[in-house]
Amino acid sequence: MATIYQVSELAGVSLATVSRVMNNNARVSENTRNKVLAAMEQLGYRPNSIAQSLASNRSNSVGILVSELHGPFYGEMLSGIENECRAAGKHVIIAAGHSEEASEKDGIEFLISRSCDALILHVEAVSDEYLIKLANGNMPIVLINRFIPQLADNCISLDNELGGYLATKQLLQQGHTQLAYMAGPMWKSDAKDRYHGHLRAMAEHGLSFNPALLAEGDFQDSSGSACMQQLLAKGLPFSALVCANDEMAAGAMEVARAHGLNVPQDLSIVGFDNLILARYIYPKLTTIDYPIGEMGRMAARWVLKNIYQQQALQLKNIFQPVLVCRDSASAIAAG
Amino acid sequence: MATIYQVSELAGVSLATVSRVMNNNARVSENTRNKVLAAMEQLGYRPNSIAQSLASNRSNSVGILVSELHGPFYGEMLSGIENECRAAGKHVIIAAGHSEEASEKDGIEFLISRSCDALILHVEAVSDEYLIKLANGNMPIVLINRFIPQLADNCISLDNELGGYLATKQLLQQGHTQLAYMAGPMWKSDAKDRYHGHLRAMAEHGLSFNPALLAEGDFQDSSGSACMQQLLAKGLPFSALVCANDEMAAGAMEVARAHGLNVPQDLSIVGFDNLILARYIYPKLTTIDYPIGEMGRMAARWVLKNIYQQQALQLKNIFQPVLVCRDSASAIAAG
DNA sequence: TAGTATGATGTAAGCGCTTTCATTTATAGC
DNA sequence: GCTATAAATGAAAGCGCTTACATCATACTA
Repeated sequence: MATIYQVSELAGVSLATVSRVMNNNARVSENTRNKVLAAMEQLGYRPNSIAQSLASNRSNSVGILVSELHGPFYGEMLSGIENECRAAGKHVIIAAGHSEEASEKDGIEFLISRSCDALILHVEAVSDEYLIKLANGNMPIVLINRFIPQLADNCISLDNELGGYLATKQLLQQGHTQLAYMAGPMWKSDAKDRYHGHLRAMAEHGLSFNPALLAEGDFQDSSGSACMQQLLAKGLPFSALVCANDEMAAGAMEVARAHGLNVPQDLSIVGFDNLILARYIYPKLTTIDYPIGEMGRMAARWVLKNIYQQQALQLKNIFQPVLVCRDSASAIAAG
Repeated sequence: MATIYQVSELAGVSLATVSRVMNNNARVSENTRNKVLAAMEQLGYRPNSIAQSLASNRSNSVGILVSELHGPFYGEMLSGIENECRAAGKHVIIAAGHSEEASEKDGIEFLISRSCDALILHVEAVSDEYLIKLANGNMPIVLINRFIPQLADNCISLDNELGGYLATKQLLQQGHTQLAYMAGPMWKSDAKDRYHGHLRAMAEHGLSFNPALLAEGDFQDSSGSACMQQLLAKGLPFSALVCANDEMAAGAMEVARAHGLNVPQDLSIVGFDNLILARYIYPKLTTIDYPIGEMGRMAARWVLKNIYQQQALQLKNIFQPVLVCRDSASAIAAG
């Protein structure tokens, strides 16, 4: 691989000049610039990004921590981030945190040791305090799907409360009055917020929430099935079910079907996230759209603007979810 | 951030010694080692990986090119790779190729300029010649889901032909004799191989393949729907359908249902890939398992063994697909 | 015409490590 | 106690860049 040395020699200029035309950050005469460009071309020169990083103290890489690399959710997010970063010539280094505190911290340490210029984090297990401390260090971070008041500017989040509200509201407007709620793990803020949204909608319609119709799962489809079993076992009537995410909704739907319940005739179900699978399950799932790809993109823009000085970019911190109507929820039967 | 210099000063030894204990690659006395370790601890020292890379000419990073970051398939693969690499202290740099030649080449260039120690590629549009040339340069590459005879050692692939064979065989054993085939884009080698497997199974059962019952899609679910429309429009009878992937199978199933066909009573369907969605669609899809996560893991091991000298690892180049029986295919009705 | 900006280019000092080679210190053999 | 040998450590030269700072033309100004 050719080095800057050979380029400078071939072009008959100094190292510094070659560096200048590469970064075009200082005035170089048209003539010289062309000589250098020609030499680069001729040698097939590619700057060594490692050396650039060491010398400039910027690695041009952004670290990303997601809970999992597989699964329907994070792919969209990564895709959004990568697209935006790549277009700006930055690259992404990825680690998985597996929703466990130790693993998340470990991943963050790993990314830091890799000299990332900034971190985009989707973390769940780590505490607010830890993140605040991290943000006060000299590693810039942006948080996806998490809102911490002290770090408001660094958070790209969804109004989960509104989502829970909208999901519930839809069913209420369709005439349902007996609703069950299948929550995510309540230690996760998104699960909690969605639940609160549900409660608000219920209250708004003058309905009191029956705690017996609440089940708490872990966002996996298997727990959706398990929770549905529990709910049915109680023998309490309900004509609609709000699930805190699509996967649990899918699990619940399966159990409902096994119990001879038709969806949506006997039971309306609404999910949350609008994963790909929402379009594949039968009947197609009515759900709340989570624009995670767009949010990833926005997190990348945050970094481009705040770290790489692309001032022109517009930022947006809080996203509003919208309802996506499909086939799994319908008006309550007239009789 | 503390540097190696400060550590050496605090420990009262030279730079070189500190470097030695970090890499523990040369004999350092127990005593000295402890002093150095203590100094590191005290300073919270973390080696600067950029500087390490520049000095050692190894970046400890492996570049990965996938077609897309989102979608159900690549996530599994990335997850497998990341897991394996991370455990070995290597990191992954990811780029997307979007199944287009220019974009794939661009991504490869990008990864090379990032000084990766090796590349793991899932490329579709780029030619064999290009890859052979690339492999003959000094960037080690490993190919996933692609077999090129001259690069056999660098290929981690699935026996797609066998998969196509198994899918078809299952239906034949269930008594079906009139089978339709929905292929992927024939310029992709996996699509072609699966199709060949289908033909082999048919021939083995003494059945001739009716070209009118072949439709070529593009691996997307929308094209699965479109192809199904075409097939049904011909008015030719068939009791079973082999789809070259799960997404097309899902699209086809939907159209079948819209036409009043019950799956599997009226029409048996088998897919290929065993994506997550195969478990979610209704009825659950009988399909061929594509162990893409495992293959990603293997590609990572290839790199660890060949590039990072972890000699102990066992490698495997060709994976055998297996049939996963679910509910979408059943024995042909007795009548 | 000397004096002074101003733009273009060169010089050289790092960035924080690894690694070769030289040097010092310990161990053993006699 | 003295040499031969091995083990531990240090000195210093890079790795390929960036970036003050210095230098040198050139073009204006008065």
